[in-house]
Amino acid sequence: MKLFLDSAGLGRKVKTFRRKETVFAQGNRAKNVMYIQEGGVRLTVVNESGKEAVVAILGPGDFFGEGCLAGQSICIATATTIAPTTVLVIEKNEMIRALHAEHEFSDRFIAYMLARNIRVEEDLIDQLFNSSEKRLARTLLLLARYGAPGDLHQVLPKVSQEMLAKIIGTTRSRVNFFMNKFRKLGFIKYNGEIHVNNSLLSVVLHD
Amino acid sequence: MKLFLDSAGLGRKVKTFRRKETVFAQGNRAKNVMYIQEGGVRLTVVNESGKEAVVAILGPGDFFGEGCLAGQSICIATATTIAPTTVLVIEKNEMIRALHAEHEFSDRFIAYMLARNIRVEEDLIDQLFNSSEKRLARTLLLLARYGAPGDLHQVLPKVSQEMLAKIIGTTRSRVNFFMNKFRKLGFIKYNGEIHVNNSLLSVVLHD
DNA sequence: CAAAGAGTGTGCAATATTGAACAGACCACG
DNA sequence: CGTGGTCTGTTCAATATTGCACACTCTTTG
Repeated sequence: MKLFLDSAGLGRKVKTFRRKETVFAQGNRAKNVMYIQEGGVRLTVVNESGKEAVVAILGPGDFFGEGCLAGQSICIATATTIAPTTVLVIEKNEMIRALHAEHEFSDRFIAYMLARNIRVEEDLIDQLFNSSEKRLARTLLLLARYGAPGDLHQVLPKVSQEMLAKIIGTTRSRVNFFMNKFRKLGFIKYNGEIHVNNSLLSVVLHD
Repeated sequence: MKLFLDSAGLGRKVKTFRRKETVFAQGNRAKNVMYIQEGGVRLTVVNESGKEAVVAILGPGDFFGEGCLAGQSICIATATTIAPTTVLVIEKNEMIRALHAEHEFSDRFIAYMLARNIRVEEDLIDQLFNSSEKRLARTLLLLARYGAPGDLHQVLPKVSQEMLAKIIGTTRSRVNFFMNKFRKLGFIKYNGEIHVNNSLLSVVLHD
């Protein structure tokens, strides 16, 4: 990918962040598209009433902030790094130009958007269908694969129950309840790191 | 848009459907991208356990079935017309070629995907944050705008409570309960057609 | 070391939600 | 005209979920 970005003249503005830094905040003026080279980012949204939800967890090769291309003038989400991270900052008009002019680049971006769309739709379907128990199981499985060996994503599953609650859209109460249940059943283990056993799949698959 | 489609050599295969016909079904082999010229389509997914959910309601200018471009070989959803409908059928490889070769066309498609992504993310956020009462209110408001005068979408809000339940991901019980509540409060009226008053907004906005 | 902060385990009452049932209204159609 | 189908109004008990509270363990930090 770096090749395309460079040849498209986009490989210039790079920013680095430490863990837990804010790349942009909900309400900021939306001017740039970001591309993650290394590390990872969490997108969160807060309610009028202060409730917080995690919309996405992204890693190397993912774009974010692309909403500005569709005319969104203000960031709907807050982007926070979940590991030391380097991102490519692509100015909106630069991005539009590149998408129009560079075939390979726009092909890649379309592929990315399609994949991203599928993922968000899966998340939505998950919410529409499943109980919080199943959603937690699915999220754990996905996060486990995310940090899997052989995967480029080096983002470790350093996730608190609080954070899990915000990802699946429920309360810590509930998450704690199921985490203990899963542990008692031998589906997961944890002391600081969470170890997910494949048997957890049975929770997702069971009717 | 028709211009681009024609000049891209895509304006040839057209299919027409009556109301409540199936364009493609969940599990079918995914080979084509569809483009709605007239009418409307509802995308639904069914569970292993037979529960059904409405993932999207689309109108003129919308694409669907684009998942096959991202390598999905099988349709995840069922597409059903909700009005007399004409769609353009674009064979997958044709689509890929056109996206690569025709600048204007790929620009349009990217814009569409960005917009669609935002909408699905909004739906997801809605699910993560809000109670079924708020979700119902939001859905009613969106559907009302959908069939608004001056809008090209001519799809009338002929929606049963059952269907509303499948859109917001709850039971008819719940929908009925809130529909009556909204009616008593003067937010909506209905006998066969549903009339939505702007005051319904208060439900969505109130914390 | 002591204090503060973050994360977890637990319990519980107040609500929200499901799932199922049944009756009545309305419409299309033979 | 009657029949079947679809949709609504209404109930209710069984569950699921929230929202809080408090104690306990760590880790960090002054």
